[in-house]
Amino acid sequence: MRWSRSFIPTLKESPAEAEILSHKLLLRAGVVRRLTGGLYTFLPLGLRVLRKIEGIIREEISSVGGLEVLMPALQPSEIWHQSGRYETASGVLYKARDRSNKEWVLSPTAEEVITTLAAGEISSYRQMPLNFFQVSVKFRDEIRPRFGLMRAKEFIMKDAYSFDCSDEAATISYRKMFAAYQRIFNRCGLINFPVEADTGVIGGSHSHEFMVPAETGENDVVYCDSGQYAANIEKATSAGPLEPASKSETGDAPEKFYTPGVTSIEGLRAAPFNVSGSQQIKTLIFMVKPSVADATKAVVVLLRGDDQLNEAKFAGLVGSTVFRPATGDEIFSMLNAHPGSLGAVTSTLSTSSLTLTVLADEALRGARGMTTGANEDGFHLRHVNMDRDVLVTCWGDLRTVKAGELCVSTGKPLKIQRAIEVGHVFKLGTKYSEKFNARFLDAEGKSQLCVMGCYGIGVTRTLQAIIEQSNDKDGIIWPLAVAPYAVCITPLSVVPGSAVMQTAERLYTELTAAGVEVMLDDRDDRPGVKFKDADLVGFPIRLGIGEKSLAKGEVELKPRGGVLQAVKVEDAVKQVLAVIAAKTLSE
RNA sequence: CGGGACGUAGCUCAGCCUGGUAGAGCACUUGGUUUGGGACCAAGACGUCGCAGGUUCAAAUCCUGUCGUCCCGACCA
Repeated sequence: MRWSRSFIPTLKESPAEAEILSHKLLLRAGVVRRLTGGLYTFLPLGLRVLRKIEGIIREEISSVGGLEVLMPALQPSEIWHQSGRYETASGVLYKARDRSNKEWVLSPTAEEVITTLAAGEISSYRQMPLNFFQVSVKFRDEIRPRFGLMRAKEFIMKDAYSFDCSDEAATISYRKMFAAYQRIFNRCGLINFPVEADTGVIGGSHSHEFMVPAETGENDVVYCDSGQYAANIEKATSAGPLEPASKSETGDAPEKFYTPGVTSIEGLRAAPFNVSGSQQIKTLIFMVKPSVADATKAVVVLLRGDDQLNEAKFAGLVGSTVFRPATGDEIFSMLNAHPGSLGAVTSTLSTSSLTLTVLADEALRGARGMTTGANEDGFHLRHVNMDRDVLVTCWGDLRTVKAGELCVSTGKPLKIQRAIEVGHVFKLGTKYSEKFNARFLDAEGKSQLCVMGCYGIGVTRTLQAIIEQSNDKDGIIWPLAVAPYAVCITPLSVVPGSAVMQTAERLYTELTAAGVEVMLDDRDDRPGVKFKDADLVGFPIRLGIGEKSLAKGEVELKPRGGVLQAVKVEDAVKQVLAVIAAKTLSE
């Protein structure tokens, strides 16, 4: 490709719409342009990179038996009602009506469609294992699209679905996909690692997310340096708080004391009270809708004062993602006190509030000598013993792990790292097979449910994650495997027929013939402009051709981010191929 | 959905407080000089100042509403 014939609108300055580096580089390097918030046009360079990533995905998923299909993005809302996700996923669903007022859904993912297909087509255990995948546009009504392609309303996703005749077989499918994912992200040149992920209300047995460490990521990952443990913070557990629960036993009954205006953990920690966070019980009230049919009910959550609620764990424990903090009015009508003065000590509860569901975090188990709200504004209680004074409906892990806490398996301190989620593998079980009656006859002639897995990769997000991880002050540094072109030939003068241009043309022809993708910068611009653009766009290799070096029979070979090296003209193709071979190995 | 900021040329922004003929840099067009890391000179083209009301002799500027964008939070199979 000749630069003058392509369309690469580079920018010197970053548009104001971009906040993070990778987003700025996407725009400055002419990879994408925004149509509106969360919607982007891929320009020629961007599309080439996208196709490279898709190609890697296709190869690796196919190599573990994946069969590519293409499903409709426009889906009848009935199947979403059938799966129950019309309700549970309604927040992210784009819905539309046609001329006869029938409702449609723009697909954020395709479990409903693929399971409908499987229910109709799979009838025997002999047909499995089966693994279907597609690479297609997905839609999500994001509350707040941001960071360019990272969180968009419309994006490209590879989604795959496996069907097996037993749980054991499904685990094998899962492991194959897990391994394929590792190869995919490694080939994309990404530093990445799998972490245990929250299975949420689906409650599947296995789920891993593939994470790319980056400060601009939207996930927190908890990990142990030993490499033996890594989990999304929504799922992560530890050996517990570093400071153990207070067990100081005075034998005293709970005692009310005056705390005017104190409505926070901090307030009690300060003088004159001096109650440490670990000696306090934090009381939160949530309004939970357990399922579509059920009424909303209040749930009390108890945590240690120095802990934060982990909402994903809470959702798992109550079995619903439909919940919200109770309002001040709702709380007052239940407990006769306002947030900041709440507690679950039985003696402070009215008859009606005694029936409230109380969930308590394990870190509070056996805690004594605690302080909590008295359900009376301006008062707290001290000498509270959990086992004696609080009626707990259910104990569970509800706290968010903090950096420095000890790893359950190794005993070493855990660390926390921000990361971008680029892939997710999920053992689904029979959730969808049940809803869509996807059954088969086993070897004994018995009807069984297909055991499913689902597997996603955010292709467009992966593209941006690569930029986020691979750049310098001059621009993008594309890993060879995904680069729009491997080589950029930069003749310093473009006078037709000149030795410089003739050499450039010859090398272009020879490299292309050797199977190398080449961009020839034939623009009549000053060298500085062309160097800056080549660096910004991020071609892995630049071949500079100028009069001075050509007089010595040389051209300049410069790997992006590497050292410039003079090579003989006649060796140039061979040298470029050698650099490509070396890069292919090291990436 | 709550809080905050911002909408002026393709891009980055000034002008607004204190109302009075629409600005700069970059990019673009033409000519010339340049030519090894985002050149220089000259000439030129490019705007319903987000939109709609209102106040006023007069609104980019003041007021109200509205739409959009960005940030923080909430939310997020």
